[in-house]
Formats: sequence, structure tokens, C-alpha cells
Amino acid sequence: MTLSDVANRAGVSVATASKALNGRAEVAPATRERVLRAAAELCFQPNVLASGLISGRTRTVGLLTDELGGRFSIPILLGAENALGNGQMSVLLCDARGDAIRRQHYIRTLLARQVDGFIVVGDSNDVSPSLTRDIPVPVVYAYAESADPRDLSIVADDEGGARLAAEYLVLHGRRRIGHITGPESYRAARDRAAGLRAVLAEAGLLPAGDPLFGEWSQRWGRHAARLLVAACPDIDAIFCGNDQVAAGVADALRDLGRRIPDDVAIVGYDNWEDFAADCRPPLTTVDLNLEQLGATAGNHLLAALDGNANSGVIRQHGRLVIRESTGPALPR
Amino acid sequence: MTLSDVANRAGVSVATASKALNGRAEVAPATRERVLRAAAELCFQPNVLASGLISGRTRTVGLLTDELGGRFSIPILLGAENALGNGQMSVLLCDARGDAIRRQHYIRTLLARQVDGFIVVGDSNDVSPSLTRDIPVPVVYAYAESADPRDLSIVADDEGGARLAAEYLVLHGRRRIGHITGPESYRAARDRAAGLRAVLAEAGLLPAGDPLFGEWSQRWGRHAARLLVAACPDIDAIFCGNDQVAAGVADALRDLGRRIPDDVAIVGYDNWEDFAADCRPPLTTVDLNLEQLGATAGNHLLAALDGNANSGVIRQHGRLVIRESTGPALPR
DNA sequence: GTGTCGTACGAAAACGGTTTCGGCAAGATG
DNA sequence: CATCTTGCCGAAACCGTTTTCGTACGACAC
Repeated sequence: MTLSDVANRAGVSVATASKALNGRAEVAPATRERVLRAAAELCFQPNVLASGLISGRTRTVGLLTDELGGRFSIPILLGAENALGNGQMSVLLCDARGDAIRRQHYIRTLLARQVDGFIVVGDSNDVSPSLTRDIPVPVVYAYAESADPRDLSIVADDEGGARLAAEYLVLHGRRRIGHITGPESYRAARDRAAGLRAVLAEAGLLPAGDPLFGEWSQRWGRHAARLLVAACPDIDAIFCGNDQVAAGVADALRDLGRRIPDDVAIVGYDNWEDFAADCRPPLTTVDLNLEQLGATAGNHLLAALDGNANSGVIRQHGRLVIRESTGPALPR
Repeated sequence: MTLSDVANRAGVSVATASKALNGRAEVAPATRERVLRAAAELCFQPNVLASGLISGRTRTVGLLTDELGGRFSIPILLGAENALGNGQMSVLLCDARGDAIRRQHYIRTLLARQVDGFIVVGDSNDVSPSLTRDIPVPVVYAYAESADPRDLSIVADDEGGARLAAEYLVLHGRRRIGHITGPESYRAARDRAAGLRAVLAEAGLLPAGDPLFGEWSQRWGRHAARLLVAACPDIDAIFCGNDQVAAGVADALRDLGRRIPDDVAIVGYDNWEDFAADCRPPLTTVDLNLEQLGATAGNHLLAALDGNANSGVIRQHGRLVIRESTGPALPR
């Protein structure tokens, strides 16, 4: 299955066979045809590694993630893999499990394997230190932001997503809107709260109490919903920091006898289908468009490999997925 | 950054440098030390590709999955990546998205990249046709079973897992045990039902009605729980086909005024933390040990690469994770 | 018929490694 | 002291491919 075999079968030299297969000019059409046919018959594989290696391109990129187990990495990874696959690239996957030592190890391994570039999928929360200084190939940061503005980072537009949700609630006549979300230590939680606050201010509405920061769980959602209803009995909408919280909120509100969406509208975040679509009632929620984010990262990496590198921060817009938990507009 | 540079700096020949770096025997410790130091100083990368290529090993395996988006692939992938990483292997990831054409394309691509072997992560449901005949490298099937018994398949032991759950319920004094699960078209659903049936028969108990096959959703869980309670008012335990169903069942039972676990115990399946641990009450459930399954697959692939190929079907045992939904043993 | 040119092809070198094999020195044995 | 063994090293061959460069050959102009 080597090039010599093909050359033999086609009755030409290895040099000619190489040129024919690589589409170089100085080969007669008939000869090229014979070589291609021979290669096809022998199922010859151009042996990407040796050829690619020597001439500098492996058509492989390293994808470095920190928490593949979480549900955010996967859609990003899928989007990136898809985009890169269209560019004939393959993806070497490494999960550093949040451990800096493991990450360094993987970076070295991937570099030793001569990857053409990196996509670093991070934790949206922290600005991750730039890896670029040590890396001789292009890097695109996805979901997390690099500390170095010369790098290119693609992140989710949490504030914009929250604005979508809040504007929808306001537009549908909700006036007393509360916010229950995850830990304040999460940038996503703060940004989403900021988006809501901005929309309420623009609409001349007062928020129903301060945002309730807690954790990303149903349990917290249930607990906080009770607190919020007790503090603001006239509440008519709750914007939740994610779908788990929203599911807990919906659960507690039902226990309290509030009808959803008639008395209180609920909006979640993440569009985590298993929670959002199967909730009682199904949740209106913000989809992060993570797959698109991954695809964007992949395409920018391809561009960088072609020499058109970008830098800065790109915010991937989310979109509002409307289900029953917000209902029709309130009569007013 | 080539081997010659290292050899030069260390004052030895390329041959010696090669041997030193590869840990071969015929090199004096002092010489090896000098070479290693020179390599480190020059940041020499052993260039896995070229070296591996020529001597036939790329130290890369292809991981082919059908539905990375689902929640089963990921733990398997993590386990496999971990096991392979310990063997200095890297993982090229491809998601065929359930499309046969895409899968063939990926197989060709990976073969062209000279992967040393494959792990095929399938849908546990169907026996997937063997790929081995077309593939000149070892293949291990994970989660799905290959149609060809000469292949090696690692699958989850659904019947055994169900037995764990059922035996626990029986041991704790439950006597009227019902079963609500997913579509009968799923092998997993049938096997789990069979495991329960076997245990009940051995204990001399009658099942509380036929298994209710439906879908893998909370909605179905809620609906089926109402049916089951209406049909068997004296029911004291429900074994659910997965955690989503179990969460729905718990929800409906609370609405019906049944206490969990006092009146009715619930056991789920999958140990999907987000559902199981955050349920009211937290769910006792069967963990599939998928990460272990992936690790087993990885290790068997490593063994196959060393010439010790196995074949047949290996069933990965699950384990029971005990939370509050089963409570203490009933007084009897 | 002769000279010029362009094209198509192949021999050979290069690439960055590994592996084989022969030689050399030092120590062991007789 | 002679011989043998052993350990260590490097020259050279090798791998599959690309690339350079030389050459054979046909076409065409004169």
C-alpha cells in the first residue's frame, strides 16, 4: 500500500506517481489518469502523516477542554468539529479536567504531534491566562476569554441573552419581575443579572427585589422561589439564571398555588432540553447557540491557519426559545 | 529542532541520540543523560508523527461515536481517553451523528491518518454491523454490541443492574413492585425489565402489573405513575427505567399524596446526577459505570495493539447508588 | 535535414527519524 | 600475556514521500 506499489502498477516512477496524486502540473493527463486508477485499485492512502509532516501540515487541530463532563463543552465541540471537518481537519481531543498540570502535559503532547492549531474550550467563568506565548501555532479560545487581548476569544453573550428574555417579559405585560440565579462568583450570573437590570431600567420598571444569587440547582430554585414570593407577593414573572433553577422555581410555585404562566411567567436560561422541554409547563428559555459558537471558533481557526488571524472578543448571540411558561401577553 | 541538532549539541551521533531518547538499552547512562539534557535545552519534540509513522505506530486511535450529544457517549469517551492517555495514545474524535455515510467517511479519514485502532461507541440499543472486515486495525465496540462475535464488545450489564435495584427493594421489605420504563424497542428497557422480573420470581413475588413501556421522559413518568397507582393502589415500590422517568414518577406521587419513601420507594437508573441528586427526594439509582466501561474499552484496545486481542462480549457491571428515595427497610 | 524549444518523465537527493551491524575499548577469563 | 566477552557507540541503510534537476523525446521553424 505504498506509493511505490502504485507507481509500479501504473508503470511509472514514484516521483511521477507523487506528482500525479498531488495534482502537480508536469504530468501528462493520460499518465495522471493511469496513476489515479492504480491508486484507487490498490486503495492507496496518501499517508497523510508522512507527507503532511514533512511538508508542514498535519491537518489536525488540538481541542483542549477542562470539563468535558459538563454540558457546555459538548455542543461547542460538535460545532467546532463540524466546521473543521468541512475544512478536512481532524480533531485531537484532550480533557484537562481543570488541572493545570494535565493541561500543560496535553499541550506538549499535542505540539509534539504537530497539531496545526488549538481550540481551547474553557470555563466561561474565569478569564483564562493566554497560552499563546508558548504555542507556535494559532489558538482560538471558545466559551472562555483569554486574558491577552491579542488572542481571539469567542464567548457567549450573556448580557444580550438576558436582554432578550427580559424584553420579551416586559413586552408581554409583566411588570414585577424577579431574578433567581446561580452563584454571584459566576460571570455568567452577573452578566445575566446586568442584562435584566438594564432592560428594566430602560422600561422604567423596578426589579422585584435584588437578584437572588445561590447555586445552579433545582433545590435552590425551589427555596429562592418561596423567599421571593414571600417578599414580593405581587410578582408576575421570574427570570431564572438557568433551566435547573427555573425547574425548581416552577415546582415551588405550583406548590404555592401560583399558576404558570397565568399568575407568574418563568424564563430559564441554557435551553437544556431535558429540563426545559419536560418541565411543567415547558420553559421559555434562552438558547446559548453553543454549537454555533463552536463552529465560529472552528472557522476562525481555519482562517488563522490561512494567515487571516483575528483577535479580540466575539460575542455569540443567544436566541429566545418560546414555550408555555411565559404564555400569551397579559391583558392590560 | 531536529534530532541532528540534539545529537550535535550532545556530541553524539543521531543514532545514539535516537536510542537515548527512546529509552533503548544500549546507551550508557551518562550519555543518555547528556542527550536528554540537550533535548530539553533545545525543546526538542520527538516528532511522534514521523517516528511513529515509519515504524508503523502513530499512537493515535480513532473514536467514532454516533451521538456525542447524548449523555452516554461522554463518560465513555472520558474513560477511554484516560485509559489511552496512560498508554501515551491520543484520541481523534469523530461524531457520525447517526449517519452511515458520515461514518464511512470518517472511517476512511481516520484510516488515512493511520490510526492504530478504533473505538466505536454505539447506541446501546442496536447490534451494530461489524466494521472489522474493512478495517486493518483493531476495533473495540463500546456500549453497543458488534454483530460479529469475533469482535470485542463492551456493553452495560442492564439486566444485572436491574437485579441490583430489585434485590435492594426486596431486601428492604418491598412487596408490591411496579416498573415504569422507556420504549420497549430499547434493548436496555427490555433487559432491565427482565432483571426485575427474574428477581421477583426468585423471591416468590408477583410484579405489580406488567411493565409500563413508554418513553424516557418525566412526562411519561408522571402519566404512568398515575396509571400504576390507580391499577395497584397497594403498590409500595416503583423501579423506573431511568432517572428522568423516576423524577416524573416522584413528582406525580407527591401530587397523589403518597410519601416517598415511606409509602412508595423509587429507584431510578443511570445516576444522572442532575436529575437524581436534585430530585425530591434524591433518587436511589443504578450507575452504569460508563467511565469504567470506556476505560475497559481503552485498555482492551491497548492490549489488542500489543497483539493480545480478545473477542466476545464483556458486560460492565453497574452499581447501586443509594439515596433517600428508598429509605430504610420497612418494618415487617 | 537540422536546430530549438517545451513537455513529460525518472534518477537521485532530501527529509527526519529508526534500526542494523560492525568496531572499538574495557574488563573478564584462561 | 593472549583471548574472549561485554557494553557502548557511530556509520550506513532504510522508511515513504516530496522535490530538484537532468534528460529524452516530440513538435515545430528554418
